[in-house]
Amino acid sequence: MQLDERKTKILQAVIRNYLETGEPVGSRTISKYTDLNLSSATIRNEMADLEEMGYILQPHTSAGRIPSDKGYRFYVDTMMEAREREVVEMKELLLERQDKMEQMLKQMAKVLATNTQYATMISAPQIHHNKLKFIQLSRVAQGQILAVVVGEGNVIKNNILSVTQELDDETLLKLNMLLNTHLNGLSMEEINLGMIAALKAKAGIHSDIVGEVLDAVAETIKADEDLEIYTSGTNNIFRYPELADQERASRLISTLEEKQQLTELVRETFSEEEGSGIQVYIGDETPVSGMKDCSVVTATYELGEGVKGTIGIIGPKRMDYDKVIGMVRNMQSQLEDLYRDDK
Amino acid sequence: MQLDERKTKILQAVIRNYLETGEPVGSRTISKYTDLNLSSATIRNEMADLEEMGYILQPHTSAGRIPSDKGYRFYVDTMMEAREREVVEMKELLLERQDKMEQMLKQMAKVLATNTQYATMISAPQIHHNKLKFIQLSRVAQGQILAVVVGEGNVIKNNILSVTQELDDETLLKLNMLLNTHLNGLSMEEINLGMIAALKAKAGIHSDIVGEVLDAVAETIKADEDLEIYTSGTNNIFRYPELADQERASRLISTLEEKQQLTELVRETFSEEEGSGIQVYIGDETPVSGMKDCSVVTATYELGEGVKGTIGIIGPKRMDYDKVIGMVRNMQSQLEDLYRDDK
DNA sequence: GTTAGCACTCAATCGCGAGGAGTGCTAACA
DNA sequence: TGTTAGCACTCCTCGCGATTGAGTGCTAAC
Repeated sequence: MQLDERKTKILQAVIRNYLETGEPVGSRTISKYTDLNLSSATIRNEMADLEEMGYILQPHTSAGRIPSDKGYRFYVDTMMEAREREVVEMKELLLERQDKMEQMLKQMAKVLATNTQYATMISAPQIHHNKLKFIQLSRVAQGQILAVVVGEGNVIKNNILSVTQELDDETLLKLNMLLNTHLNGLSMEEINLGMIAALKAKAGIHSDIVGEVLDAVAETIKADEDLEIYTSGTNNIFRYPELADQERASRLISTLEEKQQLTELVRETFSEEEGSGIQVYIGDETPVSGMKDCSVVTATYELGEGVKGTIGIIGPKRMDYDKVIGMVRNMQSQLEDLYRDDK
Repeated sequence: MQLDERKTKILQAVIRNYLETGEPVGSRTISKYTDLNLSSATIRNEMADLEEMGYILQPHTSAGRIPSDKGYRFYVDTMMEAREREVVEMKELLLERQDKMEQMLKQMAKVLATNTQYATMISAPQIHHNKLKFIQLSRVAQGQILAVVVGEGNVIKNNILSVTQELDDETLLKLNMLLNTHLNGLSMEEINLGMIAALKAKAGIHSDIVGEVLDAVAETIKADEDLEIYTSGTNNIFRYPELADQERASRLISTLEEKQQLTELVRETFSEEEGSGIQVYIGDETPVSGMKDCSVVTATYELGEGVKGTIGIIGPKRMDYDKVIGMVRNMQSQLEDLYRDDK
């Protein structure tokens, strides 16, 4: 059987209605709700077909129909077109941005959460494939060296390392020059063993310091592996009865708290290469088990090559996909514009 | 009426029993539970007294008694003695500590949460009254200067500032020396207008740069005003039915998510100067409205003068105060020891 | 092909009564 | 005078059956 135009309309009506109310929707409702001018009986026939085709389902025999995952998927696919709205408020909020990327991301998560009424997450740009821009060693105290590493996109990492051997200012200066001239513009992966050996050789008697510094650099980078993720609007899940029962809510909240699990989600979105960078996971499709009962909309934003992060919105399956996709796309371009202006 | 020894024993028995079960406790239970060898009738008389005195209350006429806030308060006060336990696991977890304060604090929050089964929060040390230890300016790109500010306790802050005027290496070096020689060891408050004017004068033609840098320093410090707070174990609240209903849970979770509100809690604990630095807020006593139905145990840890943070545990009123206070005290001394060793 | 009508299904809701935990009070006892 | 056994009473909890009502599938008529 094929989805003719009428079936499509009815399906959309069912889904849209369910999105609004969260209740199973019956044939009578559709009959009045749409402009099809069909009686409830006709709708019933069509709905029986749609159910057979797997787009909708009944929680129990004498209830209305609710969309199945397949139904949601259809809805999302047929609706994945551009949308421009709610730009204003965001622009405004972005104007009072801080230079601190972190603060800004937190604020973005919040804006998204209050606007969508869903839970949101946003990951800080990953430095992983990032290029080194600048390294600076300074002595802050006896035996303590401060190492500052700056990457493409001004991602800054600090590290304090203890050294056994005292360094005078001149040596420190030389080391700084050595490190910068040799490492600048390299990505983390390009700093391999041969490189390290060469550097150590050039450092002469301070080779062990170089070793320590490079370790610190590596550690600095690695510390970023379990990347920063900010969440907001967690409590929004209580707005949706189908997620708010104790068991589900508890699971979801701990999932959102465990950044480890969200990392999984971020990785997944990175791996899926697609035009717009927007992904929609419905129910079981999501890579994170704690979100089986939800839908997740993610977008990848890219600030420079290899420097990218993820925006995610987590809500009930009956989320307002249309709006959410619009918002997420918006946020994505905001972030990218912001970076370009900054540059 | 006075709390004689027998009443005290009965009150403690009631509270302890309620802590375990979460159910109102009746006279019969107490009669068997304690070693007082009194019949349930006698206990009933005593319980009636205790209720009249406000230590316990009945949810409804034919139910057992549960502790009132006053009852909890009494219990906590009579029990506020040292306790040493669960040191082992923490020690172990602390061994694999990172230099990154942030990572460590997050981990601590987690350890506390899994150990206590309550929600936990921990605030990063406040830099507010902190002394400057080191300032470093470096040029990272055309027109971009990286300012790194290190405070007592190795609290590091970065800031990238755009400058209109190009600086050569020598000038930068001079500026660095100037800033460090004049500002080191000063607290944020001590850098006043006169100071700034003097510095600008000495910087000569680069006075505007100095201005920008000091602005950046100020901003850097101010960004820390809404201080970092890490939470963990939020979903633990679902373990306690009296907190797990939708309304309460939602409120609590958003309170825990809104760091702003937790900041309030931190400030409160700072203002209450007390010997051990441990505070117990029961029910309405807490300064954060979202936690009216909970009890909150907080401890202040101090790493250096003016550099202090807060550990907090949020749970039901029937929390195991004994254990929690032990844990918190423990964590407090761990943190302080850790810092001393590090120094 | 569409629709009206009807019998049927089944979750949700309500009312009600039994059960039971716990109390307060009284009277008897040591 | 303090303690205790006994009893009537309260009131929450739980389970059960009846009721309700939304929604369906099917059939027959248009």
